Amino acid sequence: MSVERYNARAVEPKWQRIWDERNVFRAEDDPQRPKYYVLEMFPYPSGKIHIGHGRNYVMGDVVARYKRAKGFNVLHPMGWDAFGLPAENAAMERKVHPRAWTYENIDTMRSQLKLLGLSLDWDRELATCHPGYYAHQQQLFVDFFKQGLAYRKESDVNWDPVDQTVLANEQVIDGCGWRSGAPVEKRKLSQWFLKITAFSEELLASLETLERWPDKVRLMQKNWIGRSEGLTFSFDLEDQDGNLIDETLTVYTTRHDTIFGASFCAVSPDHPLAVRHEADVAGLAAFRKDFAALGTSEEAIERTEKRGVPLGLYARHPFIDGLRLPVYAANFVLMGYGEGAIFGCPGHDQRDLDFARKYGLPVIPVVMPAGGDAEAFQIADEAYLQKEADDTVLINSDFLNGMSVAEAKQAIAERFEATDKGKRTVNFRLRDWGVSRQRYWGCPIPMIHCETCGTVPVPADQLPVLLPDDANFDTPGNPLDHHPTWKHVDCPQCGKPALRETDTMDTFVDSSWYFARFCTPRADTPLDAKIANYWLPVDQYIGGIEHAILHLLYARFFTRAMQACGHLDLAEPFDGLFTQGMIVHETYQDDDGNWLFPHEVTRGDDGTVRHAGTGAAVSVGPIEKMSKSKRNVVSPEEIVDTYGVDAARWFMLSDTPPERDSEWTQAGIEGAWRLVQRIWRMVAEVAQTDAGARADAISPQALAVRKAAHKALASVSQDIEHLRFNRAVAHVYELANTITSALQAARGGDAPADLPATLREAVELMVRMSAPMVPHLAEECWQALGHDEMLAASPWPDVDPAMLVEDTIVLPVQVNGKKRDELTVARDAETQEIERAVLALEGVRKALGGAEPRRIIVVPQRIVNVVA
RNA sequence: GCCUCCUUGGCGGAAUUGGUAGACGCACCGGACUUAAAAUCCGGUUCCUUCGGGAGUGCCGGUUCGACUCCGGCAGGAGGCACCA
Repeated sequence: MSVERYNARAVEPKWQRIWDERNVFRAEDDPQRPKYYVLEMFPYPSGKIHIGHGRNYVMGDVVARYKRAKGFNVLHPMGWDAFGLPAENAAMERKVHPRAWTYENIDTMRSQLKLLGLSLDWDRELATCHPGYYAHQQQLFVDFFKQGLAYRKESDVNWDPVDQTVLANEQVIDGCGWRSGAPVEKRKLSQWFLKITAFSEELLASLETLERWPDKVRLMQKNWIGRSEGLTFSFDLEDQDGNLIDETLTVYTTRHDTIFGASFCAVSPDHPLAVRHEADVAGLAAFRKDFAALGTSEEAIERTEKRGVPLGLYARHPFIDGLRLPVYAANFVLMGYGEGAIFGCPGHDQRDLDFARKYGLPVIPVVMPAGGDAEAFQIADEAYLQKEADDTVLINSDFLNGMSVAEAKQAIAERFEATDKGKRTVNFRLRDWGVSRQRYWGCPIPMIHCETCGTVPVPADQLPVLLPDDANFDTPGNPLDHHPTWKHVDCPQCGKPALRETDTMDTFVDSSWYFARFCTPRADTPLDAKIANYWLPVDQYIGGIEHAILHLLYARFFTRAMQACGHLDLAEPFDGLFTQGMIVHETYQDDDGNWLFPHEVTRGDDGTVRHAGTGAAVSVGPIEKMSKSKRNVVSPEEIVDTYGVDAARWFMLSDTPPERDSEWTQAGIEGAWRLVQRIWRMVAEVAQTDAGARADAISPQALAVRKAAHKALASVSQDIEHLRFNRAVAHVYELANTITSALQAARGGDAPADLPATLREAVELMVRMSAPMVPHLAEECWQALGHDEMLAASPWPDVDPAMLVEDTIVLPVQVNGKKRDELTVARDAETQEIERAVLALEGVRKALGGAEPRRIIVVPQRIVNVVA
């Protein structure tokens, strides 16, 4: 029997057209139906996609198609994270307008995505750079401003003195601007902030409720928020001569138990005390200038030696009469955390120890391991950091002596609180979110600065604040600021000439609420609470681990902020989160070091890799994330042309667990293509065979096939529910293998009469359970099997639970933990019966060698272990 | 430096969460079909072995009738955070 090959090139566009025409993937806002919202992190339209970009969309698509079949009203939309710096760079380099560049990319990428056969509701498509989107973002910003969740303050920025622009931390390389190469300066600038810290406690606490998030992501967010419990208290200050002065020094500490080990105090160079005394302390001005030049990059901070300048002030120790602690301005104290001031306890903090050694300050140990000798306990080069209650004891600490660290903290806190000189406080590492960007291609911040009225939001009826088309990208700096007219407006309150805010928003703002906008993408308010409350939260969100902290935290914040403004009633936007791995590929370089595309090389039978055109030797480099720069990319067009998109989808889902990186290989895509052909052949064979009537009295062979089909269906369903696509794929293969063998038997002639009908049933189940993964193939097969309805709009088949249980089972039998035999028994066999039968087994008798068993452990339906 | 995770055949990986280690796929080897090749189908493939067996999930130890799975230590790798007081 010969079967025509499955022709993906013809079949796939056909079904895509049919799905499209019948609007099967359009999501209706129908609060009566149970909903399921599947979302993949929307792409930045950078140009073209490669096949590596497809993985998370395919995963989401499998879930969407499965949930649709399970009867859910599925929302599965797509959009574009379309503002951002690359568009502006393109404008500068190629003289194209950022808008033109962006929309052209969107068009390209949309048609590429459509090749993948995704079950998307394209009617809800949105782009964040479209005024229909960012108008509402501006409205949200104004709402936040009115709620006190958006505010302006001075803050440090990385300033590129050549390009006259603010740089993001990632744009600072070795302390220099990435474009200009000029040393970056730390500068104070008025910037807009969103008050994420208003929700620090909530954002931390409700991480616990996000049970369908990876632990790893929750932990990363927890560390990022960085809650710590400590004590804030004030020192009285005296001058050189011991006179009390009219200033106090407030510090924050988590180690108040070590107060008796304090030997100095330190403030940030930016601390008001240091600023105030800049003029009258020798060397302080120069020290502060050095500090400002340091930049904000991590390496700069890490490499820097701990240094300080004494301010000529002394803090009075709160519990030791007459003890004066010198106060320094020190470069390792951050103004942005706690009070910007600390007391230094060199015995129990490494930075303090380094500092004390450098400046010859006393090092007094006040905590030591429990049971140690207090006299002999010394601190050398390493501070003693242990603070677990059971292992430690306080020494050299007056009324704290003998206490554990926890007890001492308690005692100190109570003393301070009794006299109102200090109180227990909670601090967070999390800072407010600076959203100001001095760029053109972003959402304009809808604010107006008026000399009389101050900062005034743009009234709702004047939104959106549109970007001007005629910006100039040739001069450095912010094009909006340079624009001759754009920023000049009348104050909406007093009508006098005023200035528009020329900052645009961080693009992370755009992506902080798009998932909510998808519920009502054309509404004339940012959200429609009723509909948003129906669709949200997103039931399954899928994206890269690189967004584990910022994007996901900002979106969580935004949802709370939108809730506070009455736009929806929801605190957590993403019920389930999945972080998928990347697609990686070998890299190739020729002798001159030029990167080669995979399609430019061929691999010989001996494994050597050569240039496909010239035959020159090619060196194979490491397997890396697909990227344009290393050219290790495969285009979706070439794969779809050669193998069809179902083969590509199947391959992306096979083998590697979805959260891990997966290597794209020629052999892999060919293997997937073979499976597609194999299913098609099976379907063709079954479709051509007269199945005959379905027999009720089913033969053992047919029963085995039916059981295999239902077991596979049960497994595949569970695997898709849990996003274990690699296992779902394996279970389909397993069933395919069973069917292949049975087909062979059926061809033999002496097969039971009910086998063909059962085989047809099994093949149909196989097709249906594969449909979410290889949807075009499944539709074509389903039609070939004589069905009229579309699988894309058909319910998921039911598992027959009776097919999942076996009447007799095979128990492995161990002797002393080693498998020696097997026992076939009824599923519900009595333990005693099993024990007796086991001892009669030859493998067991041999292994025992005549010895008496001491014990027999029977784990029902699992295993038997005979202990001799 | 701190925190987290990972380590199973030639390769990707599976193992019902303490119960037959290696499902399924790739690659490779053999066979069938073919004049031949491709395609397809069938069989084999953890290692050692004196063919009886023995060893085996990074390494060392522990708990258990039984450990890839739990506990302690070590090694290697990946990721996150990083003067956060």
